[in-house]
Amino acid sequence: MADQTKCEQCPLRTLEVFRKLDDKQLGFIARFKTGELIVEPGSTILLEENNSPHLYTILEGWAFRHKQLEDGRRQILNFALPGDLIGLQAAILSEMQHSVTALTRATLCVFQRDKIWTLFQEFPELSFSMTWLAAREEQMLDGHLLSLGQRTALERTAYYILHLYDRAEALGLAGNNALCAPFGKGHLAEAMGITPVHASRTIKKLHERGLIRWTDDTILIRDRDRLQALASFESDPTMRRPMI
Amino acid sequence: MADQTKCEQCPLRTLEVFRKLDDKQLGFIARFKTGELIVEPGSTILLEENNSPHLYTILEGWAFRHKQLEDGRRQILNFALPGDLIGLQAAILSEMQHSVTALTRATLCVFQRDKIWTLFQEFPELSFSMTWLAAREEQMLDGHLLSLGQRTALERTAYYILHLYDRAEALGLAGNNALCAPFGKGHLAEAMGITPVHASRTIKKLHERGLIRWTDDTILIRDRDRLQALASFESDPTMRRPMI
DNA sequence: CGGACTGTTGATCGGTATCAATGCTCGTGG
DNA sequence: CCACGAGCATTGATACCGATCAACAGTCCG
Repeated sequence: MADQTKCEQCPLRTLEVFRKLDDKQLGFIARFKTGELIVEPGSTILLEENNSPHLYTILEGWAFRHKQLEDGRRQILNFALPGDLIGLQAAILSEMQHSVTALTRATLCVFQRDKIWTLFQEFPELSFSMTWLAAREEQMLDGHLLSLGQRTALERTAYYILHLYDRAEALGLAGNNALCAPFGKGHLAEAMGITPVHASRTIKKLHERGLIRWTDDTILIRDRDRLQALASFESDPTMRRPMI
Repeated sequence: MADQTKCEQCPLRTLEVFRKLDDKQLGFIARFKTGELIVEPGSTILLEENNSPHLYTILEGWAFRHKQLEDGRRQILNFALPGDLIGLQAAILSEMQHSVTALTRATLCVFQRDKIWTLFQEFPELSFSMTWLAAREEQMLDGHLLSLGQRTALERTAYYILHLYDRAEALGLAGNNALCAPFGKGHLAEAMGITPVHASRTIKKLHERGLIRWTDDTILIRDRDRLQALASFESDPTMRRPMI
């Protein structure tokens, strides 16, 4: 554990968005954490139907949750950014019904699942945080369901870019309307439930309307107001959130 | 509280699917519950953006969670059945980002939100249950996201009928391949992200293929195997679940 | 009886998928 | 160093799924 990040000095915890923990809680988290895992882009972190003994949080990097049909059609459910919990479903329900794959090289904090019960017994605040995180994830999924069900590809894409931008910004990973996107248009397509071909056309249209500019690996929001109007996106007030 | 159901005699708790609580927990729940609310079909239980002071559980009846865009397009996120928690997001995140409407006449158990903190402090098992319920809801939403993003209207409808059947069956509200559906085809359409017109045609096609029969308010599954194959649905082993 | 609501059916339109060809970047090996 | 192929993105042509518009039937209820 020499070269690993100590929870007490976790760089994420200095960010505004995250609630501060008291020493007792932080001490427990530090003991709860059993190590770090570094994964390469494209590698599988958790596999559907497996029952992983671990719970993770992302310390650095991006990942995505996804799920697929037997014939191979795949849907990206959501992206996971630093501070996000990975594997809560497996930890609580003891079965994973989706996979998680690293998008970039990523560092994960590894927690041992069998200590989660201690967490619930001794740390009501942290238990609350667990529920909080689950409820928030649910809220995001609700938003995406509305998107997939009701928005057109264009609106949906606009919405998603704003969504990702706001999440990244809160973590200091975006700013000045520029989002450094570590994924290709194919990934966006899979998240939008459209084909890569159509994603390309959709992005082009957003570009032509002067709303965004997507160069290499950064997405620039050129006219947030009109982009929001198109998407009927409303940024929710960034509330401070807990982090395990 | 004379004519109300006492938690100790709650008819739901005798069902196989629900985990048993010990007396201490049950006693707390009974004190946590402040009353019952009876709502008529179509009435709003929770409204988006409001911050309701209540947390509910459905004792009897059906409801649905939904969310809409400014221009009126509406998506049904999920249906809620007896034993399901309503308003967890409001209770934990202090803002509701979706509405909940009663589908049938329904009886709700009302809990006071400010006691939820006591629950986390004194009842680790119940705290775990909260997280469990949130994680399970998340899992269902994941499934629906896959549906909306990747399945065709036909597959999606097949999937959803099976999904609802299984949930209802666990509660004794369906059996013998017959699901008593207290909603119209319009509601199904809103859940599927398609128009009522297309829902009608889709159901007709499922009927023609001999997979289902939808008469009045009951849906009969006539060939579960082929319906499952079409939907690429896999019923998850009905695990016992907690109930608040 | 008439009106509202839900569902059905047909005709046509539009959004997105599919198929196919091309260009591009990049890493690899000759 | 260049040739090559793999993977990703773009563009065009066409096909299809589901939306939209419109008319009508059935049921419920005042």
